[in-house]
Amino acid sequence: MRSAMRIGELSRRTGVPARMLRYYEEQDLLHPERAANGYRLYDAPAVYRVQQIRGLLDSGLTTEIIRRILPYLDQPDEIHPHPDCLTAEVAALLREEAERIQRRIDCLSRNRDAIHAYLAAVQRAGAVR
Amino acid sequence: MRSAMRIGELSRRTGVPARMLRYYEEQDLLHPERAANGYRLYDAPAVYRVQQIRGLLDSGLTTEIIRRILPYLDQPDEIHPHPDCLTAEVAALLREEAERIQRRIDCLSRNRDAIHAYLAAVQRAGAVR
DNA sequence: TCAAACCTTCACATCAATGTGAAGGCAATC
DNA sequence: GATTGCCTTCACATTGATGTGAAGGTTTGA
Repeated sequence: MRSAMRIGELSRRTGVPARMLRYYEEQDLLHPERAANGYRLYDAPAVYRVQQIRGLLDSGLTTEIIRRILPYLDQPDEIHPHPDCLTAEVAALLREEAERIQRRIDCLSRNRDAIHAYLAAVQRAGAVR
Repeated sequence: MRSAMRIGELSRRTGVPARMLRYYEEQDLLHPERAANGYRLYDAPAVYRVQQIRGLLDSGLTTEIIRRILPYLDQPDEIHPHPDCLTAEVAALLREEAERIQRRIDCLSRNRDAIHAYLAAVQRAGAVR
């Protein structure tokens, strides 16, 4: 097994304070191995996973929601964890969460557009100096 | 002047607790008139404005950022508040914020897609019961 | 005129995410 | 083998967004 890193390196690679990586673990978002001496050991995909978590947190999702949907977000659309154990309730929950996310996207898109429209209008007026 | 409402009605119309409407005012996001007796008086567009604020807060923006960009998000692309007073710094700030918003959108879109892909895969497998 | 429903300010509590520091063990290097 | 840097846990502080309640004035309608 190669490419295991400790918390410091993961922190450097992701820009996320080690303190937060421990917090995410406490929140059940990360599950690093442990070395014989108790040090946390992360595998390479953890980098991606942390970025994922950061992005979702920054986008206003709570750790609780992230914990719920994270298991279903693992890249490889191939290997799901037993899709047969997916109850109708979980499916409904995922659909609901996808909708909530969509609402956020719509809201942010509208505002991005408004900002761009404003900037364009100003520029057209040649008013920026 | 017609259609001024007090905080209770605005709260009912938006679903936002009165407590929060006062908080948004404290944060300089709302600026209601005051009646002779000190009651807050909101005009009709306040409903839209509050929804705007809620959406942005839910999407992970802070009141501080919202305060900064809100003035430039007022619907009518016509009547900007003196676009000539827009300094290059403010324009840069807006562009930056639009970019941050775009990053959030990208992140959320990816995850929405992942959820949908998962649901589709599960459904294809006929695994939901 | 009284009650109920509304409003005001002030203050303290909570919750999630994050910062920070102490006290101590482990690892590599000189 | 001592210094330096990284790691551990524990614990308390802070910040932003909220909840909640007290104490008191206002509006409305029976």
